[in-house]
Amino acid sequence: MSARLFIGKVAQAAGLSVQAVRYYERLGLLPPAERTAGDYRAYRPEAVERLRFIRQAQAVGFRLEEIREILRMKFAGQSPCECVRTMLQRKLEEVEEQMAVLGRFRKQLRRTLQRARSLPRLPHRASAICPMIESMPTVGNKGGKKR
Amino acid sequence: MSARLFIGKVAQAAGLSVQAVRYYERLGLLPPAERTAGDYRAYRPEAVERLRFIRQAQAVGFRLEEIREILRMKFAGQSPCECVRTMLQRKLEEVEEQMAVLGRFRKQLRRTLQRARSLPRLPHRASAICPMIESMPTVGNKGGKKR
DNA sequence: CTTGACTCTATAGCCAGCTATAGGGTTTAG
DNA sequence: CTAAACCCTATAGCTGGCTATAGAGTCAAG
Repeated sequence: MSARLFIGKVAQAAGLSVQAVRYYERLGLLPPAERTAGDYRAYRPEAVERLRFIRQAQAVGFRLEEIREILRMKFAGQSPCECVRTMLQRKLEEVEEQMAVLGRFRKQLRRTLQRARSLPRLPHRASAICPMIESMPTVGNKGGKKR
Repeated sequence: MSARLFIGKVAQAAGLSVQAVRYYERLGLLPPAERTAGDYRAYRPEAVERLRFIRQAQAVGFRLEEIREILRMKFAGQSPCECVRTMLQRKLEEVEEQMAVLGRFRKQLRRTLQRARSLPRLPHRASAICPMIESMPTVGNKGGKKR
């Protein structure tokens, strides 16, 4: 009656690899699964929900550690929504900061390319390796970490 | 007469760590340095220029492997500028793609937070872990890799 | 000649989120 | 009962750009 699924099934149903599921368990994102006599993990169908939740949360920008926190709160008491809201707020700020950095970077790139077009053969200073790069001001991207 | 610098000095002058300089040498960003009798690396002052160039190129978004290519071209023949322009162009496209992804993500975050404000106690479906997250559509961020 | 600051190589570790492999054991349809 | 398909643990590796450590040797001032 209580249909149990082996790891391959839950992984497939959630769109993950088997190793990823085991990895999540190790990290504490999933409770340790029940086991068969032969030590196979036997999941209830709800596990798929949980894995999908993890995927979804990841897709909207949470790191696994943050997701673990959300899940821990959920199962340690009340709705994690209040805290999630705070996290989403913070995430929004991060995204805006990142966009600002990228915007400055884009501006520099455009300007540099523009200059390159108008001066196809920029005279080389003897010491220069590549004037195009050397003439680019450094954009503060230390708090943004592109790529 | 020919003032040589040990690695600590060039690193400091370029604003890098000693290990980073050795690392660049290993990767082929710097030619193998001359050595003293005691096997110390002995650099000409120009090495500092080169390290600064590497830093600058990094700061404008090139990866070390790309920088190595630029330097290789430089020393294998002519000006690498033409190729650099192509790379900058590609970099610009990457940045724009990333900004587009982030923009979509930001929109979703804002919408979700807005909904959370207007419905402070969104009723919990029994199966839901966090309705706020579960109600967020997945933003396609596979080709952007935030953070 | 001593001493302290510096350098050398080689190796391991960090971040995140996995993937890949080796060498075994289990389950289940036919 | 067999054989394919699945699963187990443990370990190593990947990405990129480093940092940290160990154990040994070198340089330069006094």
